[in-house]
Amino acid sequence: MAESDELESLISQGRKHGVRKRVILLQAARLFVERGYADTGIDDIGAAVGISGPAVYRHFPGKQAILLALIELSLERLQEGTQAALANRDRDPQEALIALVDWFSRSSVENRSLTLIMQAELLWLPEQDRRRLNRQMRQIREEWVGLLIEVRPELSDLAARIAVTSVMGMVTAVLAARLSDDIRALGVHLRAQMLAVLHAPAGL
Amino acid sequence: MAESDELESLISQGRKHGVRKRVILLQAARLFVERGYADTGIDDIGAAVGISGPAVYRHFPGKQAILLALIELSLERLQEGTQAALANRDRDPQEALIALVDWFSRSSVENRSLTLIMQAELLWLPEQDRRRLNRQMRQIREEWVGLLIEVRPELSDLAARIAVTSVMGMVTAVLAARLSDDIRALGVHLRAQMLAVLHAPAGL
DNA sequence: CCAATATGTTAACCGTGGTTCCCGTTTCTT
DNA sequence: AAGAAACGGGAACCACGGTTAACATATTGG
Repeated sequence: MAESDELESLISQGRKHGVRKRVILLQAARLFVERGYADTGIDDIGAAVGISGPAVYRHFPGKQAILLALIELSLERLQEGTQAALANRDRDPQEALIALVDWFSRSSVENRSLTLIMQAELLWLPEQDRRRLNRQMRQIREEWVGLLIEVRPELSDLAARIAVTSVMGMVTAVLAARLSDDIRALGVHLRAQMLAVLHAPAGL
Repeated sequence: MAESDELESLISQGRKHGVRKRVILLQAARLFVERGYADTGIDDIGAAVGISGPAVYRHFPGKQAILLALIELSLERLQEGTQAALANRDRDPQEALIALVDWFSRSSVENRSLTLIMQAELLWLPEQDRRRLNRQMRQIREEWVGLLIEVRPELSDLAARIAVTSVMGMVTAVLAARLSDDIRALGVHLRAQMLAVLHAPAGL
């Protein structure tokens, strides 16, 4: 069951009503990651669930809505995790940064599909949603940047932003590459490299 | 002229014949990066060049062919640069690795468009081309991995692959984020972070 | 000067795939 | 039991955009 990661939980806790909806999200996420959003047809999604084609419209107003739901789910998780890790920021910033890295490295590999979809398929959403989600994403990144600068005041804003962007991009690149099915190992390695980047001597 | 990077050179050295072809590549690359391949119409490409719509077919057999040409161009560059940096691998691996990082960090920011297109739009190519180019890409990555392991024999294969994948993903993430127009600064910062990842203590 | 070639233009074609329509069937409620 | 609501299937619709067709012009080489 290494294939179906986080979304498994979605189908377990289901009342009879809405369970189908969750399975659609699960299968759509899998297909989006495998073939990409554009190359996944509504018919494909239906077929993967056991119903066919337009029956999907009984549960979602359209293909974009499915993608939107998935990305919002993912962003929500990212937001909550970030807030949780930043809770004791005032007490010990250094500690908070490490907690953030710990959480992110683990959470990302555990939720591979959502992590990949969020950053790869955002452009398929209508202008308005895209803007909103991008803004939200940027805000989260800026929280990381703020924390990093607090820990390492010698860093310029640009240096800090590059570091944070690198860290996030690094994770998605490794997840996309399918280097191993051992998510435990992936998480540990990623954690070490994230810390290396965040503590790297400034290039300038 | 920070907008049109490497491909500028393509239009300068042109004989009368083929100059239009080069301009098409230049503009298509710009559009692909700005809007993505799927959201760039053949008409858009034509309009950007000053001709309109189907006239593009006088120079390329189709839209995919333009993308293919761009990616092959990019992969060619990557291959050549890698080979050059690995030339004196036998003499001093440590030195060769640093040379590779130096070259890659500089070359990537200088050729922003091609770098981004290569890794973001590969999936739009027909099965056959995609397979071939992915294989080529994997071979290049394996050369990096081999060199890294030679420098740091304590690393497992997986750790080395993760490190190399991270380094490449980090660069594209930073380029995609448009954090600064100062490509010099970007290159320097990226170089420092690449070295940090490649020399990070193994996580396992 | 006159094919032949290169390069454009506009209009039409057409495959694809998301979406809508219309009609059954099952399920839940009263 | 009956009607409503939820759910599903298959056919048709329709917009979009890559591609092709049909038709100019201009440049070039013999």
